[in-house]
Amino acid sequence: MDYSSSLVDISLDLNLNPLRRSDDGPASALSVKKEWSFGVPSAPANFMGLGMKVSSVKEESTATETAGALVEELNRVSAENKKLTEMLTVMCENYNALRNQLMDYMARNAHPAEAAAAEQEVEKEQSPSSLSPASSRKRKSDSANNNNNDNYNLPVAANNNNNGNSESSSTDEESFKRPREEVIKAKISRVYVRTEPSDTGLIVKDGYQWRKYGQKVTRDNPCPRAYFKCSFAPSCPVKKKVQRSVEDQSVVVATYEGEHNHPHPSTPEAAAATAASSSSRNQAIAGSPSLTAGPTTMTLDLTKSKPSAASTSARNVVAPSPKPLAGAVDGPEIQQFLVEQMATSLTKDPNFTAALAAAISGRMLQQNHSERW
DNA sequence: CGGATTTGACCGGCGC
DNA sequence: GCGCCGGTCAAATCCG
Repeated sequence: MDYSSSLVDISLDLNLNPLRRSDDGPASALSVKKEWSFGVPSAPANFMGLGMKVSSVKEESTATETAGALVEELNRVSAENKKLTEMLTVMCENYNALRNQLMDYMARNAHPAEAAAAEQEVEKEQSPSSLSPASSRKRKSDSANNNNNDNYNLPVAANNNNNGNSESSSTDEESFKRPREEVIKAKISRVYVRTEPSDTGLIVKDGYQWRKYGQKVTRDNPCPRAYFKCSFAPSCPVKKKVQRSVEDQSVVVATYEGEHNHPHPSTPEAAAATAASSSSRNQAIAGSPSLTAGPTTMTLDLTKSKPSAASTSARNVVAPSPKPLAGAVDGPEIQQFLVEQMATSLTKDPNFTAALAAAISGRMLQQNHSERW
């Protein structure tokens, strides 16, 4: 399966840089549209000129009207593109979470000894040589903290090691320490997001709510690294680090550690849970700009055909909950079915296919561009 | 006024 | 043992 490629570069590269236009890549109608819409900094002037040319025999007021409409259209399409970028970001994170879970389950089902090896493979793929040594370094207090909190995190470990009971004896803790650390490592994923050059912030919209708890300038990168915890903390242990890439500062690298143990905030279940929990949190979630559009259309529909998969509702995919999924995935054919269902659901979604096409076209253009250098 | 963010201090691992 | 460095804490500050 190609699902082993865990370092997912989801930078849409929707041609933020108008210079790439000069490349004569295979431009579909879609990619042309996206290119057109993302020449944000220079486009308005260009379109003004275009409008004037077209209406050279008409009155000047008509020309400005045309230009105004074009600019308006430009803004609209730009907003649409931004939305698609957010959607893909959210989906990629969900995909990562689900893939990790599936791999864990498969590895453990195959052979306990092979499980660790498989996880180390994942880690190897997810931690290219560019990853600074410090990011893989684990502090003693961290692992201790994770051991203490594993009743709400690390579904695989909870399933296989101690049935989710974190209050086991100290000897249990000792015996499970090593595999757990490997699981923790395997939950690290990195996401690359291309931002507008003018955007200097360190915000990666993935649909979840994050609370910033620190910022640091690291040695190998002049850009500061921001540290975030999931706003559902301490019940949700997920952290993320966001830092601009050294090579291309328009690219933001988000490193996620751990898995969310709650539904994605955009899902109805999460919304209901949130509404029941606290009003302040409600406010924060309602304020998230990416919640209204993407995830609702990106929800995987796994409830349709097979009864065995019916228990694996879409919410389990969006925010994996170990027990129902583990119960549903009973064999290779079921796993195959799940994969097929995921693919079908994704390809049926016009928004996803449009975003994917734009991303691919952008990536191809960039590759052509880099090959010429 | 309460929650989110900022930022300097602090902690612990690692290399010398 | 010491200094460096990444990561975290928590008081101060900001903001809606």
